[in-house]
Amino acid sequence: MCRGIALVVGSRVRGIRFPKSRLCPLPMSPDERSFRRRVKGRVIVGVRRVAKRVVIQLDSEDAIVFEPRMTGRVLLAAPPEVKHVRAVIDFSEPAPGLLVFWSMRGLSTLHLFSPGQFAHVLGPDRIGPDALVVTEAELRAAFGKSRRAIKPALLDQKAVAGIGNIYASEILHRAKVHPEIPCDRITAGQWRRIHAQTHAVLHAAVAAQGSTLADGGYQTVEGRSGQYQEQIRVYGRTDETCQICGRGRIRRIVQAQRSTFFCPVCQRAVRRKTKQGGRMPFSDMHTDPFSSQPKGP
DNA sequence: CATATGTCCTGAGAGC
DNA sequence: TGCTCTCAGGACATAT
Repeated sequence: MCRGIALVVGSRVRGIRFPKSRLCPLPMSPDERSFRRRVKGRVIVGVRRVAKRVVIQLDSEDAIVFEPRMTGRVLLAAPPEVKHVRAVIDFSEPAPGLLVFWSMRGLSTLHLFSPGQFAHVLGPDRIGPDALVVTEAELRAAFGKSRRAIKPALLDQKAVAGIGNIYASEILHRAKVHPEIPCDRITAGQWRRIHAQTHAVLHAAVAAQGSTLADGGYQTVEGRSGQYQEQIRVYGRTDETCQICGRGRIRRIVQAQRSTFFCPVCQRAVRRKTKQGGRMPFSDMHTDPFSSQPKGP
């Protein structure tokens, strides 16, 4: 998303407007009048992502911070529905254009932060290391002693920033770790896999320009759907046969009010005892004879 | 302090 | 067909 709007760097903000709507106002600060006064005439000197926020840095040191959450979008294209447009920046110099902040539900937020406010909300003491670059040691330091289940823990932005609900399930499935295992009972080998798959899943999702599910939620800056949903193995696939082992049926459970999807075969709750030469390791399970069972209607 | 739960919002889809 | 009900999820506030 940020890469898509990077081309506005160097542009001068001519103004920002907040279309009137019967829908709820977006949570935002400061008030519209102050917002307009502080951004008008400023030059955009940078666009970057911090955790799940889009940060548009102005030459005044103020920063426009947008949290899209589930249904928010930043668009350089025409918005899908005008009634959900929350704010529009028009910029000029060198190339004129519009930057549209769109949000179907009122869950997104829009703020203009001074450096002090920014640090208070997005400083390193408020959010953890970014998931795209977190090291295995940082991952273990953030979670290793926690008694929480690993899946809701992965969503804790103060521990590690950037993992959302879809990707938490996908990471654990690929890492072959059960979502309900308490962090303090996760082995070194499991941490190594969780770390590797955190990077693999998130980098692949970025490369595929995100996930656009059946609800049509996320779209790129140009208004196109993402492609990562084609690589999703467990999220939303309740009762489907696992693509990896060909045997387990994907289960949906609820943890911390959020859906979790996993394969009970690939992601066993307890590591099996290896008595008498050991059982089949996970990586061999796709050789199971049940792998050709038909998928339910 | 560490976890857990409640809240915000709208549209899609199910069920009747 | 048209209504009501449920569900989806990030971050934060509040509760345990």
